[in-house]
Amino acid sequence: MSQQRQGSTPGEADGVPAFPDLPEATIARLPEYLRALHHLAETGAETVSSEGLAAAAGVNSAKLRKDLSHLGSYGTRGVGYDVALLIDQIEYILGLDKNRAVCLVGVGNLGHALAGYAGFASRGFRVVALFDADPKKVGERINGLAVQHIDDLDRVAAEEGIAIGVIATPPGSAQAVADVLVAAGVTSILNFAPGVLSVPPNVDVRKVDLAIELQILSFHEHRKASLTALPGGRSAEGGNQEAVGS
Amino acid sequence: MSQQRQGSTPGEADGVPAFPDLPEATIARLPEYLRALHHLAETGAETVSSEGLAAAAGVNSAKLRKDLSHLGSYGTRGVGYDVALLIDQIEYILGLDKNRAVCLVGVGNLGHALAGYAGFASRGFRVVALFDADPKKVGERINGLAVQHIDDLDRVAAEEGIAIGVIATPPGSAQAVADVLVAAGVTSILNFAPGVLSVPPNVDVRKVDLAIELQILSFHEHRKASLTALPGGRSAEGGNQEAVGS
DNA sequence: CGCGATTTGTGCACGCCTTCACAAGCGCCT
DNA sequence: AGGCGCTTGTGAAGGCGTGCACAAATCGCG
Repeated sequence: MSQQRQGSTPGEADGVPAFPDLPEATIARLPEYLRALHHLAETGAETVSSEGLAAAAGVNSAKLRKDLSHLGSYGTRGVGYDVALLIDQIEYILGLDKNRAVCLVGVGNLGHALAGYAGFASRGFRVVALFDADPKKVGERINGLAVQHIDDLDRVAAEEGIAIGVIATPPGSAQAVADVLVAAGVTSILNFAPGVLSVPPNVDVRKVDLAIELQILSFHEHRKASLTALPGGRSAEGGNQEAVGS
Repeated sequence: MSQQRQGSTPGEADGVPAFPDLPEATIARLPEYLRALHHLAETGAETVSSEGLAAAAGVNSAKLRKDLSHLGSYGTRGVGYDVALLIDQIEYILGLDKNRAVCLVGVGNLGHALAGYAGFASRGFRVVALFDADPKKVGERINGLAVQHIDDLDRVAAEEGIAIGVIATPPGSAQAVADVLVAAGVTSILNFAPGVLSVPPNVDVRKVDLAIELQILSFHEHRKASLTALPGGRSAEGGNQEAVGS
């Protein structure tokens, strides 16, 4: 099974993708593996063991092997995984070979930062359009990109083939923006505004709430303080270093 | 400061905190409940049913009831939950009644935005110090707060009683910053830099990687595209609207 | 050519989380 | 006072994810 090292992009010949039914937990870890692999590739490594890659990604090696086994065996027993091959494989699975177009709505405090965030471009995403509802912001150039009015979103999204939208507006506007995005054909939304978005079932929403992350940390602070106040205060074995993704 | 536990707030009357051993999954949802409750309180509601609150928070009502049952029964059968009481209870559990001091390291693109993010202050966190390693940035005022050099972190953290740190530096500096934070007594870190941080076991780390969120969405885009290409193209039952905390 | 060292891939068991379904409790109305 | 409808709290079942432990596979070396 491992012999079929098809040099071409690890896809399928014809129209049958036979898309692997990956567990969500695995999907959430693939980007982390990918980052670690890129780092390894830069250092010149050609192969990695599951142990090595697991350490670089901050996970258990058994978990890593099981994750990778889900997307087809691309390792060699006794040797490890081919770094370049695995990168191609994961990037294909994640659909990063498409250089996906992303639009961002809401050029406020956070939106500004996101528009200039280098981490997007370096990992296969192009921010191709910025929108805002405030006429005073329309025309402003950020990182070489002009802010457009949200009324133009529908047209621009069609022109550029945008399928992913990022919402960085105040909470009150988020649902309205989501509706506009959905109407424009966007099927994946990354939402930075607090609150729950209501969208059709075929649209995926991921939410990042910065305050929630702090609140979770606050809980652990509270817990640790309670424990150390107690006589039997163990030094907090609780799971630290947990990634945030699902 | 004042890590002393006080049993006066909603907690039990006697001296034993008996800190509820909440499941991680529950903890991650409490902030969302809290936000929904605040919203309800603003609209004047005095009580909520589990059904209503669950809808507002975007979860299953059974899950919400079980979550709330873990922190002691504060509902009334046949009526629902007292909004104000529940807010107090959750804020106590999360330790938000302490108005926790937070410091932020790395005043770049993202750090700038985080320093000005209103959502922190409005939810019980005070950003009391900003740090950067770049001397050119030291002294710059953001939102009325002056950027200090990271060499002063140790002293300032002690003075202000900072237990939570936010890392918004480039990836290459993240580990070094984490070491400084830990040495200064910080026990909770929110890390926005890609990569794995290595910290002592008593320090909690949560990671937010914006690019990873997009990559996960990209996967679902890829999957949806593959499915629609298939004859039996189901209309994506996949879990949408999933919060990122988990 | 065979053997040992090494590493992957996976069967299995365990624990956590989710979800259903329902008994217990509460208030209101008659 | 009693009954009725509504809502919470929870026992139980099922599913998912994790981690262990080991068989299978591969390479290098004598």
